[in-house]
Amino acid sequence: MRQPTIKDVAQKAGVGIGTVSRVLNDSPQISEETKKRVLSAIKELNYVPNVAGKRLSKNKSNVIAVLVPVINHPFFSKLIAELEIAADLRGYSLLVASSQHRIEKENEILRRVAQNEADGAIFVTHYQHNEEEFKNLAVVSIDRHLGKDIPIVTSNNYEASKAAVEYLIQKGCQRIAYLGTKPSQASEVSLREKAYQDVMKEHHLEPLVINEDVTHGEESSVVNHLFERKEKFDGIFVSGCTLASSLYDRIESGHIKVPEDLQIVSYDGEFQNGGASRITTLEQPLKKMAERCVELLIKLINGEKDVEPMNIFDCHFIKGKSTK
Amino acid sequence: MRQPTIKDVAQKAGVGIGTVSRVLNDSPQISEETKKRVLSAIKELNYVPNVAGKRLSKNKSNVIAVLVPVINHPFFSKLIAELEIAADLRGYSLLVASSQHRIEKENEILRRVAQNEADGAIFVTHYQHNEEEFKNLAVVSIDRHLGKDIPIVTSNNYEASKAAVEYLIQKGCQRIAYLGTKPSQASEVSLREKAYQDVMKEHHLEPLVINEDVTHGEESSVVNHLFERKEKFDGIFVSGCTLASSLYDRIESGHIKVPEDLQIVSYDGEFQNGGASRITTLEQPLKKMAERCVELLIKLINGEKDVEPMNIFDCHFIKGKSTK
DNA sequence: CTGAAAGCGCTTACAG
DNA sequence: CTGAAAGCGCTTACAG
Repeated sequence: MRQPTIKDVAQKAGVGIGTVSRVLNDSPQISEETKKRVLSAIKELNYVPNVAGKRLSKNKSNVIAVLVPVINHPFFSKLIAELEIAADLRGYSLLVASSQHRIEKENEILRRVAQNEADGAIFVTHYQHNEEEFKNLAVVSIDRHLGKDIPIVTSNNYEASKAAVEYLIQKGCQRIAYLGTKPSQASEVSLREKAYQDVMKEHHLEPLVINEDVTHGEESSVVNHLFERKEKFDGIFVSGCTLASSLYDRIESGHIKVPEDLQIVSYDGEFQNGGASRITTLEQPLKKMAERCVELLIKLINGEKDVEPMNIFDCHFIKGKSTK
Repeated sequence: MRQPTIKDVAQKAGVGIGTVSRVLNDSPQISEETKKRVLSAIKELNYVPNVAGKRLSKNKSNVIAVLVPVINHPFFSKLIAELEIAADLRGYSLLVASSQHRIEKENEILRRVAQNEADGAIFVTHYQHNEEEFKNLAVVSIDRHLGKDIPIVTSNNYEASKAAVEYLIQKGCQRIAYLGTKPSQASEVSLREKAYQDVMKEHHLEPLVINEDVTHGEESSVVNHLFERKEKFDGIFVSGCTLASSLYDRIESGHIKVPEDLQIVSYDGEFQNGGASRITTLEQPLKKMAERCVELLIKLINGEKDVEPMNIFDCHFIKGKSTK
């Protein structure tokens, strides 16, 4: 037995399908009397409206696509979680896709948006895209500059990083390393190293930078490269939570004492166990950032004009056990 | 300027819309000649087919909905990641929703599936649902018994747990505690405690069980309850990765030595940093499980009959540093 | 307040 | 091999 449609309801209630539609959508001009009849027909038939019809006629899916490099990553999964909550509050569902570091997959997601599978997309990408590809599409980007008309949501990478490195200096560090996974030039994330360099120069300290382009999941190799250098350091500014955990695990199994011999501050700390128990952290306000993403995207979808192109959120400094 | 539709393409190519549709779908009976004309019209107009039309006419969305209690959780996000990959390989997109421990939200997801927003759903739920609600819906469940016609994908909870507890005994533990977040009766996960109880009885050992119903994110309270008991124990069998990390953090900041004074085995270890660096773990083969979920669901969607109702996957035992 | 009808963008027998 | 037409399940002016 096939599912009942709006026609079946109309027939059973003895009204036109337009009337059923109006009841379904809480249209105000409907008499109590007919409304009641329609509702009871709906209940009797166990009718649920089919979204496919609605989407086609309204040319709107109420779906937001989210693209991340990988889903199984503390930062991205937290981001997705917050996006889902924010989207849900505004009546949108979340389509989640991972590029797995393949640009073709990213382009496929774009095509899906163009095909109206989603009304818009939130992008976390490491790749350079042709600006043309975003033509007429509603897209919000996290951290990365994708094109003139694509708003960015990010954190105060430069200021927060600067404060972090200065904090390490203030706590007595003389030899501070920078440990990062190299973002593209066009990413706001690259300001983290810039801030580090600037502070080091200002204090006449020699920089020691390990900033490599690695795939998510391979962070430990970056950590290894730092230690293979055999250089001395008493402080590390780390960019990214997985890199930080990886670093911490490495240290834990060694003979280095934290924070006595080595102090660490990390951009994005540990997301597990409710916060930065171990590592001193610059925490991005992900909930607010996610809400802003959704808010901006919906504005774009609705064709609004006053969409703020640059949205910078301040990190919270959270003292952990990795600094004195 | 509105997006071009199949009509525009047909007109430009001088053919009927049916022909365009056939070209789009690689229908075999199309002459090379017209195919070429249509393709060039498509390119010229920069046409992308609108999925809404296709979905309505085919009554199929090629979307799989995934429901988890929370997204931002190592186990669930890893699961989602694997589901997305498996679904993508088979031409399905993933709609992700979190119940946030609210049964109303779970029911809303069900309604969405009923509305054909998705062709089917993969459920990870802690709640009891009315079997009626799943009537005619394609649903696959992880761990939990949701109804007679709903296949389950799970791991060998009983056997793996039994082996883990016996392992602790073999390694010299005398006083072994069970630490868990209480699942419902209908979940396969409850077999973990059962296995523990059985082994303890067999070895004439006194059980010590802390198995509480907590929200994800609140696992540390369960850990606290164990320590508040002030009882002695030299071994713990933990059920669940967040509980394990929470336990481990607690221990790390104390004076207990692992594995010298206390040995730990955990069902689901750490998902970060590529595996169980710290804790000895029973690891569920999530990739295979996710693939099976998708495979079963697609069978259900296609109305196939030979759908295996119970799918049990063996855990891998991974020795970490938390046992001797 | 309500019904009949056109339309959203596709697919797919049907006929040729 | 291909076109005209009906149909998928909704929404929404339009007319009354």
